[in-house]
Amino acid sequence: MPHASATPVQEIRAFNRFYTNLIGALDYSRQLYVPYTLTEARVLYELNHASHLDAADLRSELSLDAGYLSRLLGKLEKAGIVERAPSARDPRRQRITLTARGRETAALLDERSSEAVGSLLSNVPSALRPRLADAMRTVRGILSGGGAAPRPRLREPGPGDLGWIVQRNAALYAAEYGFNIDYEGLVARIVADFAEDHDPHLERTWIAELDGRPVGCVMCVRDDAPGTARLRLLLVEPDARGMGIGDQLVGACVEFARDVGYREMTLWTNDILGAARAIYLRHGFVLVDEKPHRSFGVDLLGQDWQLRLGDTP
Amino acid sequence: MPHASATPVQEIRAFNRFYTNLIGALDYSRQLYVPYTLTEARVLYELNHASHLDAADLRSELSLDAGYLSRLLGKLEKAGIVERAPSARDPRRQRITLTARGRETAALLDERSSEAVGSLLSNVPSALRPRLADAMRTVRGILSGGGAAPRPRLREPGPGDLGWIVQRNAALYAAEYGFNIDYEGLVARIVADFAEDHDPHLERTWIAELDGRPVGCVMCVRDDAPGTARLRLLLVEPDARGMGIGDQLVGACVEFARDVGYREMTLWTNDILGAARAIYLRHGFVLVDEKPHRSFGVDLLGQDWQLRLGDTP
DNA sequence: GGCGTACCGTTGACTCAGTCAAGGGTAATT
DNA sequence: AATTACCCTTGACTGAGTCAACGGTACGCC
Repeated sequence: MPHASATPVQEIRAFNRFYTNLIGALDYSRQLYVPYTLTEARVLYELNHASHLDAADLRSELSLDAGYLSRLLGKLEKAGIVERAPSARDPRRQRITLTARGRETAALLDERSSEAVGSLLSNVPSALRPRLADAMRTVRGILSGGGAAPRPRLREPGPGDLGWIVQRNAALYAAEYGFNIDYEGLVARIVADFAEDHDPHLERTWIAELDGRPVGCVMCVRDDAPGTARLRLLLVEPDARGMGIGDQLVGACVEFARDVGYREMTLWTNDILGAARAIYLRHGFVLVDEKPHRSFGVDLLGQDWQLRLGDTP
Repeated sequence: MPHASATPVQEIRAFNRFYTNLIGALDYSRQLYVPYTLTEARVLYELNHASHLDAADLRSELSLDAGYLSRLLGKLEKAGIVERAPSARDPRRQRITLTARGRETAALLDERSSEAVGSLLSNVPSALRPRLADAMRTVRGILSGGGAAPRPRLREPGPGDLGWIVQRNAALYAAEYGFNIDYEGLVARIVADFAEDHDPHLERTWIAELDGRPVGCVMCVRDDAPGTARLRLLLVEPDARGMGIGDQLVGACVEFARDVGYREMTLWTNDILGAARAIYLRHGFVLVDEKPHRSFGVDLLGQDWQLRLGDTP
């Protein structure tokens, strides 16, 4: 039912409406919290997953009114679910602990909630469940501000990653520069050559991964000229740029080439790829040749770059 | 911050907690609805996006208490925001219409809400916004039960789709049957050949699309034998199986081959691909040869299938 | 035609989650 | 020592939402 064309704002608002309805239905239809209230359940959840907190923590965490929380805790205490004691460090504060009975009820509520979600999930074909969980993780990750800038890491390609290289190269350069299907063919050919026959000691591909998602790649293969390595297919996803991933990839590539004994590294690129040029420069490549050509349906200025590997051992 | 390892149920619950907090903060911090209530705002929204509804519709749509809604509408009527009139078709029902003034206030609330979402979004790097919207659409689409089973449609590949074919073939067959990188190379080679040089009148590729996402593919190319077409790379995503997409793809392929004058169609597959075999059988292919081989790191039983295209004109 | 059932909206009575403001106590800052 | 700021509590209140009873009309069935 959701339409494909919408601005992010519209999409988010539609999602909000949808989700308020859903949560309402989920909470209400089954009596999820009886004999407690939603807020009490939230408090119990927090307590159960942090063993002991100060009342002030609860207040700020769940953004509750101080008076409301005070009364609420009083009620829970009378029911034998929590215990209140002045904090050791600051007598103004109050340390809240779940009693054994409190942990029981928290577990009960937990289970009920899991059940409700489970029955919601039972209407979802099991093949779609991983996609659902994945999408939710994405939303949460993005909206909670990515939390502490995850580090990208490099790894060797797994099944499908070479295909990913083809897909992203083709899609991005088509979108950004209007490259046609010839480019996709070229990349597929390079990747096929690599997959079918490469010397793992002298040729290698790296995938840059961020949050478990591939966001970049580079390949190092033998060049026709003896003692020379060729860097190919450097790519970083637009939404992962500016994090030094390109540098990391080229760095790994150059280091590898030097380690395994290449004396020189070469690469071919086009002048329109400005960000890439900056990276090559930073790693010591020098422009040795430049000539115009028409490829992939557009007019381009091709460039050959070189890096001597012996110089800085 | 979200962890990668969690069951769908855990993931959904975490998401629910997260999103209730978020919505709470969003609604409350800015005074989104004053001088109306959340429920009134929801009612106004519904009315504004459907021009006129019966009260009963509102009740079921937003799952409101009848008495509550009645009073609520009374208040809105007194404020000159809605008009109530008995429905023409059924005097029991009540038709609710927004007045001009009502449309104004609805627009105002709308704008405020958009603003709030916009300011939320301003904390999200713009490169991530499309991904966010996308993930939300996915969640909504999956949870709302796909609403009226969207029809898959076939189209020609766009930029990146050939790469997608490589990626999914490699990833799926690696996961399901343990195929190694040789298979990815083979697919990349096939795709490269197609991209670099194919006769659009005699060779074609189809992508099956569902909800704007590619979920399947097939390719028709010329075979070495004269007058013969070869079907290759048939694939349907696991979560889109059982919807007849494979049939649709093979059907398109066969029809195309027949239309452009091939007299025969052939294909090579392996016996472990049971679902595919059923599809080929349904389209009239017959098994003409079978021989064991070792490829892609596993022992397989290869099969040649054929279909005469002249028979059923 | 008439009866029972079911849905429509209205109204009264109520509950109870959540808010606001005032106040007493201690910590931190000066 | 005084000011400020935070902690919790308590009283008083609001108002969103619920429940039950009721009069009215449609619809199915004999």
